Amino acid sequence: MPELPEVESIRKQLENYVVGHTIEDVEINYKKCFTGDPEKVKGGKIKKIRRFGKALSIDLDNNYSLFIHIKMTGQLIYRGPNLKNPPDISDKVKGGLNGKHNHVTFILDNHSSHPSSLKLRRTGKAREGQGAALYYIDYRKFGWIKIVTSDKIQETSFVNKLGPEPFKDLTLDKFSTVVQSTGMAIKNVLMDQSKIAGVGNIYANDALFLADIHPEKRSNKLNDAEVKKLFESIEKVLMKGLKYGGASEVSFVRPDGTTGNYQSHTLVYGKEGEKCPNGCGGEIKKIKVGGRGTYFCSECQKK
DNA sequence: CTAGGATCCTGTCAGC
DNA sequence: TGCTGACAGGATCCTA
Repeated sequence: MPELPEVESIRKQLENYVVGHTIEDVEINYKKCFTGDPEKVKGGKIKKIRRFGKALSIDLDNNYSLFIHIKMTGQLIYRGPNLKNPPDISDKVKGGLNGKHNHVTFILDNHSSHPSSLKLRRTGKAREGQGAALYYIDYRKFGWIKIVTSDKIQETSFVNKLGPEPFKDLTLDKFSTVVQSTGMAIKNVLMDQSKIAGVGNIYANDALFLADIHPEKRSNKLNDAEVKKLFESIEKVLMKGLKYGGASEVSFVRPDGTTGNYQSHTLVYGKEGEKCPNGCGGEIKKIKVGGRGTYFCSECQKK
């Protein structure tokens, strides 16, 4: 599901495609996912894209931001003149760009004055020379978009509660403190956004496998060597995720419509019944930890 | 403090 | 073939 690497790859593409555009109009088809007055972002020019854990903010030049969490099936897709030959996304975007799962469309400024361009955008055919738009699509409707004041994002309840984030402020020392502070199952600690930001199910499974730690091992029972190894493993799997542009597990696509590739490189995630990649001869098992599907090698990962 | 369940939602898939 | 029910899952909230 979209975790740090997936959301970061979306962030990078948005930097590339939508920064510099002005939001001309906002079409909301599903009100429940949208909080705030859309009038406040109309006329705003996009200047920066930030990421907070698994959430994104699209910052405008009028001190308003679109604060977005795509949860597991949300998609942000760009169509416009600076994207040549977008790939076919019909199998990834259920119902198409303007189908029943399109909840919000941000009409961007390119060539917008041309009368034909509005029609083209409405039919999902915005492309080179015919207008630009950013589509928000989410067939499970868990994701959300909120309009917030740019300099108050830190104070939102979401960002407020986020723990330190790998590659940012999560040092080995901080990680060690977090891990030692609770007796929860270690996998649940990794996935708890208030303890560590950005890690979700796929990378938690793979990091624990790489560190040879059982997902249900009590967090505060890890020794120093295990803590260090796990810390390094988290960075390794996240790096790998970033390198492959994320994992297109269910419906993850990047704004240009391309998919990530980490799903072909997972270590244990989604591999129930397969042989352990360590070559130990064991088989990958699937259990539930904290209500979430959990994959591990019972030979390599002991409690 | 921790565990577990319910909630939100819909496509997918197993079972009959 | 067609229906029904279970399931998945990020974050949050509630109860035990």
